[in-house]
Amino acid sequence: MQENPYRQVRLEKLAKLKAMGIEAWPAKATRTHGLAQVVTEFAERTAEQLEAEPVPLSVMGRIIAIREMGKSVFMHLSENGQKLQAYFRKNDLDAQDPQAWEATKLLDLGDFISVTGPLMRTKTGELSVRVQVFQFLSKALLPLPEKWHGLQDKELRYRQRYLDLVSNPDVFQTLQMRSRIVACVRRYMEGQGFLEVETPMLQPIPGGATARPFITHHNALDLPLYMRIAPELYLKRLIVDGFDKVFEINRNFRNEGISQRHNPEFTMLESYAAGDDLRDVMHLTEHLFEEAALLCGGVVRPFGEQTISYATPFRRLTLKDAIAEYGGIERARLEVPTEIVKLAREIHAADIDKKCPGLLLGDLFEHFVEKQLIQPTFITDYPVELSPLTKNLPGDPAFVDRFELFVGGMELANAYSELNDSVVQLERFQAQLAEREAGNDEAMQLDLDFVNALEHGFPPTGGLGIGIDRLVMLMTNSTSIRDVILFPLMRPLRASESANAAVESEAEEA
RNA sequence: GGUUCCUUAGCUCAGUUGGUUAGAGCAUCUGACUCUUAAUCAGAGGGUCCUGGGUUCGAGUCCCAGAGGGACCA
Repeated sequence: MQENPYRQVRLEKLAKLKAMGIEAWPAKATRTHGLAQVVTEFAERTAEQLEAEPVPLSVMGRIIAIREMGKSVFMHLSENGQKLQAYFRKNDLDAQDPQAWEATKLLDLGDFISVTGPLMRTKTGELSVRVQVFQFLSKALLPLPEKWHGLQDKELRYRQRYLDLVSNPDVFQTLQMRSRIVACVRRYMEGQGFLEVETPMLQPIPGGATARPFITHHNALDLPLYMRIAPELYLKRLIVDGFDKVFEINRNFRNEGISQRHNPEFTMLESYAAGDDLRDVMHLTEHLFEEAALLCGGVVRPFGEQTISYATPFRRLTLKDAIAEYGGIERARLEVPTEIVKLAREIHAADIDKKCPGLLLGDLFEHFVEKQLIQPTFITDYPVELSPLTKNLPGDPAFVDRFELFVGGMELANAYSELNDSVVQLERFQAQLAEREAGNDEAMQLDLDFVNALEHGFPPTGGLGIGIDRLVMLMTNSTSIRDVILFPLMRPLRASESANAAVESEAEEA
């Protein structure tokens, strides 16, 4: 590490602490209360009440502000996004320990300490701990980012999230809210009678979605394995097994580009309910969104420049109707394959000659509609070519009983009346296989064991997938997925690569 | 993948048409101050101007290449 003057100064302070016999990194903190607990529990207590009925306590926190006033010092301690003031007075400290006042000079921004003493209110009314004794918990050797502007550089914020979270309270709030939303979703699903399960992330055949997987390898079995792109085929096997309602909230991995809406690993909720069809899943989905919005403060939420209402029911629109409406296209043209090709040429869709009309409808939808669906909208009636795992619409072999939910111009959810006819499923897989051979490496692979499972009987089932990261983006008004992921993927810096290489070569020598 | 913008002190940012020794605030250090709130006051130190080439008497600034990142588009 490069020698940094801040670090030098703090190492010298550390040496002084040692000389005074003070442990800079003790094993356990003295504390009776959490900092946030103190802030809320004693919020109403007046200065007089605190004087008449003293509340002695110990709290720990990181020092985020120091204001020195000669023989007294004010500091703000922070924990869990909350802050509390500590008031150090030379006389108070001297009464307990003659060297304590000297030790306060060795405190720096960023240090963790615990303070012990009675609660008080300052003359401006701020709740504070009047410190009698304090304990070093961790001496910070490096300085915190700027106290007023925080850490602004997006690259540094994502690379060094610990600094981002320390110096930007809104980031802390957002990421804390993410955890609350996930907990809320979990509660909601359990309340609807779903059982949470965990299915393999390492899969010999990556299935359940059209996407490129990450490839890995199991040494002992000498077996190529894939990080899952979806849990779908395993969760459906559970329905065959006799579970009636299951869900999973966990990571999927897709080997694709990174954007404001895409991270290579992302969190999905998937659920399957035996006996249900797409109408039931819509109902489940819109109420889940409403529930999450209520948790975050109300059914009407801001998102960027927009205001989005999650009041149920959400709008329902077929794929073709949506293209006609938002593209200003005569509805009848979408029933004629040659007209669809003509429209696809107008928007310069890729590989038109290789695509069937169903796939081109998908292109038209992306071009004309997707970005404009700001208010929650269920798009239904998808072409079968886009949906190999979905049941056909009654009497229509070309379209399937599927919806995708769009909010804020993004795809948020995807749901099917699941295909439970094993014969048709095998045909669909074979069609995908042909696509693969034609060079589409995102087309699905054949999972014969899955087909075999279906052949043992698979009841009608409503299946759902919700992108949790995007849900959190909407609920916390974050326009980049990276703002709702604690540690988004970043390309490693060259310097750190060579540092790692050095460490590895040392390890090899040893 | 395409277009475009950004990278200057630990952090947040200035930096004129290419011109002497690259500035400010916060932070740090020294001193003053026993109820402060971005505390205040006085002083000091701190730079691989992202990297590598080039143009020029002279480059943080102009040109080329590269790295990382942001935004928009696909």
